[in-house]
Amino acid sequence: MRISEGVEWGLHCAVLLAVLPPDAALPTGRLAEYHGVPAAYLAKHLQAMSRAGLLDSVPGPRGGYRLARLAGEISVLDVVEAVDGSTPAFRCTEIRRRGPSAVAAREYRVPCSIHQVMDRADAAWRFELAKTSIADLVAMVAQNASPVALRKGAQWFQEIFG
Amino acid sequence: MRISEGVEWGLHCAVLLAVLPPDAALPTGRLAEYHGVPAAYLAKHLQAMSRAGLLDSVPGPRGGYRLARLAGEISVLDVVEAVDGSTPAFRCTEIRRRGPSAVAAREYRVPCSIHQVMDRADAAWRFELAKTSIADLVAMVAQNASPVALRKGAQWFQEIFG
DNA sequence: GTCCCTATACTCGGATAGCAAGTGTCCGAGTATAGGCGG
DNA sequence: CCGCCTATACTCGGACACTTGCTATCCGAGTATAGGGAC
Repeated sequence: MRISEGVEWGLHCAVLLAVLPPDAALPTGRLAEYHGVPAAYLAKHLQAMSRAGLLDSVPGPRGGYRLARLAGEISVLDVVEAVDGSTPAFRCTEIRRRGPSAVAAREYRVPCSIHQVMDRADAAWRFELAKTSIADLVAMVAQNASPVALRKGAQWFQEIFG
Repeated sequence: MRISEGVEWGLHCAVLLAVLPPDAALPTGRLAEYHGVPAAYLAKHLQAMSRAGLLDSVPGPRGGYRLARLAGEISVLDVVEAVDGSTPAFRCTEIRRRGPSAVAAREYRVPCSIHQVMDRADAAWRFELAKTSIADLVAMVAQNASPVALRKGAQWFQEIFG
């Protein structure tokens, strides 16, 4: 099992967009430059987040992406599902219905026991991710990150927006 | 994100092996026949479970696999990690250390905030899976499954072990 | 000086190759069994 | 009749192709801007 690398990028971008000046936008190239990742590929994930309604896209010069909602109204789970898809990690293929112990379809009223357990774990995972918002992440970064790094980030913003 | 299909097979096999007569073993071919899956590929996953110490393999005629521990002492998580690997689903590539806001390595004392959140969710997922044992699954199946299917399963056993 | 128009340059968006990992399969090494042989 | 030996057949174990999906990249459609010209 493995989570797409784009999820990490999407979350970092969301955090950066959350501290943007109001009504400002940041294009793909800038976001890629800040995070040191290939712009062409990052674009793919930003488009996915835009399609999911997490980001608003602004075309033309001075355009780019910005958060579509308040940072407190976007959960980590939202980003994960936008980039990585929302299909559950475990998919029951109903193998209990095959082989010598198979019976008529109407006999299978309750879901497969294994399916139930996996779904419960999946729900716990999603619940944890839904608890944290992008605003929470911003607060965590502000508290945990090195002051030097924060100042360098602020300086980078200054150079762009003047 | 996606869990290997072999995990489902491994869990179903573990449940079947849990209701085996003591000191009996079931070969790959029989397990594949019962679940209606290709034997050659199932073998791969059974080997992984054997390597992980969950199954004991018995070579030669009348050989096969059997549980290496009591069914109550094997968790669903054990099987998942044996088949699918135990590396966390999310892997932080430390992109915060790249780009214009990068600072000296010693400045990064605490883990990346995003990494923390993802790890917390991963732990919740693993915790849920660790709570349930193969014995629990057996109990769930015994209670939920159709009586007809259970009888057909018992009959299948009868034909093999006489 | 002000307004309008046009050309420009920059943005997103989707369609297109490359690669790693999961999926599926095969054959060889090793062993308990069953049958035959000798005592 | 009993014990031993040998050949057999069945098992696991790891090495070898194939397919799906993630990774990476490019070029085209659309738009706000900036500059120039007319009034």
